[in-house]
Amino acid sequence: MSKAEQTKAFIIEKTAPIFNKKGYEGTSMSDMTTATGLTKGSIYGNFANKDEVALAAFDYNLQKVETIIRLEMAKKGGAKDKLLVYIDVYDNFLKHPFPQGGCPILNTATDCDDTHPGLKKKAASAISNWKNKIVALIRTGITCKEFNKNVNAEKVALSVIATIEGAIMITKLTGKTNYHTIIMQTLREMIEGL
Amino acid sequence: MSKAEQTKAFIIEKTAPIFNKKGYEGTSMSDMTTATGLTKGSIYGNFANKDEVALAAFDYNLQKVETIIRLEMAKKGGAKDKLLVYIDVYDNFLKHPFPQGGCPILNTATDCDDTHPGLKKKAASAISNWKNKIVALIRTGITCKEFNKNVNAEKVALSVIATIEGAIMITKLTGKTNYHTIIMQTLREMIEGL
DNA sequence: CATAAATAATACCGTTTGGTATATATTTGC
DNA sequence: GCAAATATATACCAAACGGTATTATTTATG
Repeated sequence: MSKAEQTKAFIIEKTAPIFNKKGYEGTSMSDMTTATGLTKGSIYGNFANKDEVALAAFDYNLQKVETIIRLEMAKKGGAKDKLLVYIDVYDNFLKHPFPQGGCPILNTATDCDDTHPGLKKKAASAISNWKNKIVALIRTGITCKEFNKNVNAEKVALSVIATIEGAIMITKLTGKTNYHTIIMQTLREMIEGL
Repeated sequence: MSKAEQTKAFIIEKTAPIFNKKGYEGTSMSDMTTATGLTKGSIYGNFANKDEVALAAFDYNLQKVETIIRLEMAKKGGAKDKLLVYIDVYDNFLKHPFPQGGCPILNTATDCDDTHPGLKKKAASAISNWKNKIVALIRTGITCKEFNKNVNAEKVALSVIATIEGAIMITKLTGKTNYHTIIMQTLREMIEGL
């Protein structure tokens, strides 16, 4: 890895939590220079503009979540257990190396849906991929006779995602971590009932 | 209503959608002057600072939602039907005079949870009130034998709120309104099963 | 070891930010 | 209808914004 690539990765690593917490407009160049210890000139030597850093930071944050999920899922065998990984990980996302500021999809979605088309698109495709993964998981669960064959995979997938994201929002807002656990219990029962 | 009160209300009315769409940091004074047609001096003659406008705008947006809910609920008799009003209203919030930019609680929550304590507090208490209302509704439903007596009211309340908010996020992000309908179907079944 | 290429720091650009003191209209009560 | 009070506009402030051209410093290579 060249020096430039190192610095680029360093900048992303240091600014990603800020973008996730403060949002795109809320994160300033000076936030980025103090976080990295670099100067503006140095950052603009590695990125064309603030946008590029923000987009890379989103990818970084998203990948962090996806890596946790992938690692935990590899430990499980059945479709149901794999599905429950989502609930487990998001239930104690303080235990895992989760991005600071919570779920990057949720943050970016509400931050950028009316303002930043580029980031919005990235968040949208993240949701879409997530949905497709759950749908595929449920389909294999059906063929393995783990789930009932007339389960509506897309409906379950969308409901699971919506509930997880809503739960994160509520928990971060109220500070009551048990709220999260309670909501995740509803999801667990839903999945057990498939 | 005095002239000052009128202008104050006018400023809130015109800036509330912007705050809901762009967030606190994302909304600038010049956004506010162009939206109102007033000058900065005029706005600062009616409000101490940007914060005060933002807080008032949040209240305005929230009240807009609560008014719709209250009006629709007044038409219904049973606890179950009253509960379903939340789903109905949020399912076709394009039909109702819903705040531009979507649910103000969700927007403010993700926008301000790491940055603006004042707005965060307002959003948090909005969630808390919402939860309490649903809990009370379920409790009366239980005493009226409309719901099973061992229904966990708080769990249902939190799950309903989380799912609704998550659904809004997904729908606004992907642009697929049928996603919302699908998720709301899950909630309807949940409520029917109480 | 010198030189060229790559990388980072400096100093600056015009613009916009939130905010304010002051002057000018405009309502309001009498 | 005329003051007094209130409400709006004007003109300005320092600071921060995103961004850039230029200079200084590393780093790799012949």
